[in-house]
Amino acid sequence: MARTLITSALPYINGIKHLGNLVGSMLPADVYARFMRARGNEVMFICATDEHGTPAELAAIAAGQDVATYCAEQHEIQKDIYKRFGLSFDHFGRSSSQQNYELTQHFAAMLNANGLIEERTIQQIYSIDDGRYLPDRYVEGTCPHCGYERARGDQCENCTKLLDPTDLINPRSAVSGSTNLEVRDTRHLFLKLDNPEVEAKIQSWIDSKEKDWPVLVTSIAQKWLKEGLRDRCITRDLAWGVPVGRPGYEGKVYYVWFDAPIEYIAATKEWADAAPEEKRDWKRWWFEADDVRYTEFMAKDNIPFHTVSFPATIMGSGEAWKLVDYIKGFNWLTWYGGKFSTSQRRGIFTDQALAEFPADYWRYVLIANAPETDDSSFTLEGFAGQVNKDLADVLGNFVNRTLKFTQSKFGDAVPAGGDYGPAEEALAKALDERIKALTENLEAIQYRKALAELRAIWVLGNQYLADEAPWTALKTDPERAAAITRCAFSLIRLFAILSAPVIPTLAGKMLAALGLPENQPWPTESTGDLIRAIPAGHAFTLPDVLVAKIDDARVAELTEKYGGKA
RNA sequence: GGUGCUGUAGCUCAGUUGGUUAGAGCACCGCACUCAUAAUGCGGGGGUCGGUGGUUCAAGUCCACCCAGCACCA
Repeated sequence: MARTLITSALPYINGIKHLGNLVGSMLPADVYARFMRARGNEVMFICATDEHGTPAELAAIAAGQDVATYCAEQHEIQKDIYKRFGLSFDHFGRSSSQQNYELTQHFAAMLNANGLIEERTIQQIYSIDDGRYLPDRYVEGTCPHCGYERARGDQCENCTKLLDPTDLINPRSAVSGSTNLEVRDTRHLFLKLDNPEVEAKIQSWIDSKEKDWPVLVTSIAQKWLKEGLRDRCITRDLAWGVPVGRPGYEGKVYYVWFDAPIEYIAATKEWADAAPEEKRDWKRWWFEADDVRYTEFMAKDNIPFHTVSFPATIMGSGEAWKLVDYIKGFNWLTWYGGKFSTSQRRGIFTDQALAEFPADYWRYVLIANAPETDDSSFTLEGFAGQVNKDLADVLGNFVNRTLKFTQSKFGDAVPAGGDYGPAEEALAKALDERIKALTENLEAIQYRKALAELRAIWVLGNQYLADEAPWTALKTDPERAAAITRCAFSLIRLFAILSAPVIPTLAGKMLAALGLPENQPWPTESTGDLIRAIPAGHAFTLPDVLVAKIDDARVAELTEKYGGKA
């Protein structure tokens, strides 16, 4: 039994995420985790909230809370939403955990011991009234190039010129508006990436992945390498974070981008510590774990950190920590071709989505249109169309017609009598090919293709019923009608198993109608046996409508509510 | 300004290392069926593959330039 380690990029603590964040890492990671578990692999699926950094501190201030309380609350809110989306994390941790403090400090100590950390003095803007240092983007002022009065310290969004905070005319704090600012010298730690040895290591590692990782991932990594790595400042003048803990660094913490990926490991330790009586071994997933296959899921903005910075940390430790084996990167999901925008009320957030429709509707449509090769457009019309056609008409109605027909003609149990013939043989053969393709696409994490196969498999069920027409056979050959019905029941079970990674709740309902438990193993036996899985006499119940359709009026209402096109 | 990605039927997208009449789903039209959430099945119409110019016996598929959109970087 192979061991599979899966991590999803960590959602930032600051606010509820929208559908684009969900489909960019957590949801596809979940589909993969569920698939791998069904195949009998031992799976460790890890995610967490990314809690450190200035945005969290400022959001806490805006909410009138201290940052620790704010983060604790927001963590619970996000955790609950993901649970309701059916995300099957083995552990959903927090980057502010004690475990992460310890591991982050451990990695920093190892990097330091290996000569990869350097102290430097840099200049930072300090806001006397706010009592804090201000990162570049939190200093505002007038742009020296275009005169725009609300230019940020890192860039003027009016003329797009890049700036230094010291370039701004009449600089002020974006936090309080205070103009009582001064430039101070402050000491910081830098991770030495601009170093031939480190670069060569990363380069050859990326080169070795060139042929099997997605182009999106390797091209971004290669671009960074080509431009030459730069030393990165890994500490900040903030109170909220992992303390640097060396003399002269009181009140300083590690930069959020240094500690966040380490939380993948730390969250696994959190998982172990959560159940001491079970004596869980977190380290076997991460240390000297050559038999583990580790896959990371993330959107494209996270790729540089996972292909360069974090691997440099791992490699630089000189210890046998696990490096990623495969990175699945995603492009952006767009809202009618544009950006999701909170301020302009365009797009749907994860909590709103769940208030409107069951999680599986979103899971299906999002995965079927996952932005794998390019940015992908989400529209309410497309969403409703796919739910209605694929989930309601093709899958839901197949289950419904089979169960209703059987109940009205044969009663509450699967009928006996009759035999399978050429039609079932042909069906089994067609299923064989489709299941093989589906399995291969899921293994390769090619979701658009996988879902096209899944849908084609559902269609085979309807084709079979239309061709064999048990309602007609019933009049002349009731035994044959019984055999066709039995086969259809086995198809319901099979469809549920094959669909479960994507739509676990619907799959569970289908299995429940047949009195079967959830979490059935992925099929390995021949399809000939699969279509005989439900024997005569097997009891069943008729569930409510599996998938309710979304009518045009509802689409119009949602368009109004969430800001569709125009 | 630099770099990268993208531009294929009304819509959303597939198109292996260049090779028979360019594919799928939706939408549309027609037919069949009636077990079913008017659901399903079958068939059909529809594209000079962003533009121009090259390489080649042969290009959506390689090269150059141009146009458009998006992203990242300086």
